[in-house]
Amino acid sequence: MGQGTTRQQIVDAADELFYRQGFEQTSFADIAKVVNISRGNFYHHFKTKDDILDAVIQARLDRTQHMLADWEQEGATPKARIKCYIRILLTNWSMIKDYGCPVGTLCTELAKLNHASRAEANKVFTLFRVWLGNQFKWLGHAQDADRLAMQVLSWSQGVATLGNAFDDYDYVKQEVDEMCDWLDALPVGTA
Amino acid sequence: MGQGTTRQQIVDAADELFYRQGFEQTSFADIAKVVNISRGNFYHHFKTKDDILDAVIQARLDRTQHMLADWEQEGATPKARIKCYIRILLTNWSMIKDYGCPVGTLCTELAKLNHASRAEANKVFTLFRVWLGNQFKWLGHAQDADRLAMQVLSWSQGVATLGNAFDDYDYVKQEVDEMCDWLDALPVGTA
DNA sequence: GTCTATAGATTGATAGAC
DNA sequence: GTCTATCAATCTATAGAC
Repeated sequence: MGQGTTRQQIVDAADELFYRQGFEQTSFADIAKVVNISRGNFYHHFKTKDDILDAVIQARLDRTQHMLADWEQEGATPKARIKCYIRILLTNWSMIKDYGCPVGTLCTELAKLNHASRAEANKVFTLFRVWLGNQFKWLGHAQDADRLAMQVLSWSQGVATLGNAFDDYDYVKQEVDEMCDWLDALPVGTA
Repeated sequence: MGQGTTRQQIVDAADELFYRQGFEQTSFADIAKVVNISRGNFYHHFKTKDDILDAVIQARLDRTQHMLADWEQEGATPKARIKCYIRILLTNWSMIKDYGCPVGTLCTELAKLNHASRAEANKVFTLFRVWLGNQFKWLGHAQDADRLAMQVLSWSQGVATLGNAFDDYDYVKQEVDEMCDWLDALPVGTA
């Protein structure tokens, strides 16, 4: 039941539960049940629940950076790499349909709570934004790079939200195809 | 402090608090403080907290229908009416920047909770979807009406989510302009 | 229709034994 | 490093006086 140090198991369990149930809705009892420790044992590893949240956000930042680095290797061209991002809507569909986008939903929840870690959670968005922007720069869209990055980000956010609400895989598939078509049609400049 | 019957005051206060804090994060004590009644008095008007949620959703459905009917009068052409929808991103920006889109964020929260009223909350999305679809039909896009409606819906959802996360009014304004340009460029068929 | 009082459960967090 | 026991606060909900 779980691997790594107890601390790591707590972070892993919290990571998934915060995604599936939301941060506030996840109690120490919920996490303790997964990790199979007592509630009191938490406080040897973390001072407060907010500290667990910070550790979860850090884990997500690290994981995202590794994923972006992988895509950097995986895709031969900037367009191929951007499609790696677009495709996560399909790759993670089984989770998205029930729990939405893990990045967007946490940012939204922390915004409503006006939580101190809101800015830290937003950094996951920034990682994608900067990475996508770099791809568009390499495509020769130095001027519009950030605008195009935000366009891809918001497109996928909107599709995730509506795909989740209407539980409609066909719609998501269709939008992913349309995003890829839009990307293919995007002119490739010369710096 | 507030108007209408006590029941109506409860619904109004809950409506706003559910939006600003989320449904689960809002307690009877929070609502009672706004309406200025005791916690015990709630149960004369509602059996459970879920019943308050249902009343709030109904109120939002009613309000949305009235707003759509107003836009029907306000806009001379289908394109002008669709722009009424697009513009709410700017009209409600002061709220969206802090609390996100009231429709999308409730649907997302209820999805995570797997709440019984999830389908009912989604109907607000459906109201916009059908109304937008009708506008596109009247524009001569009978074949693509629903797809175009979903495109406008998801576009605005994405912009609301990212505008909220990055707290960036200029970005939202720019996207609204771009949505209007896209709409203006859309060919007007002849049924 | 509104109140006080309270039940019963759960929450985040602490203290101290082992 | 993990446990049990416990605290104080809060939660939804109920009972019953006025």
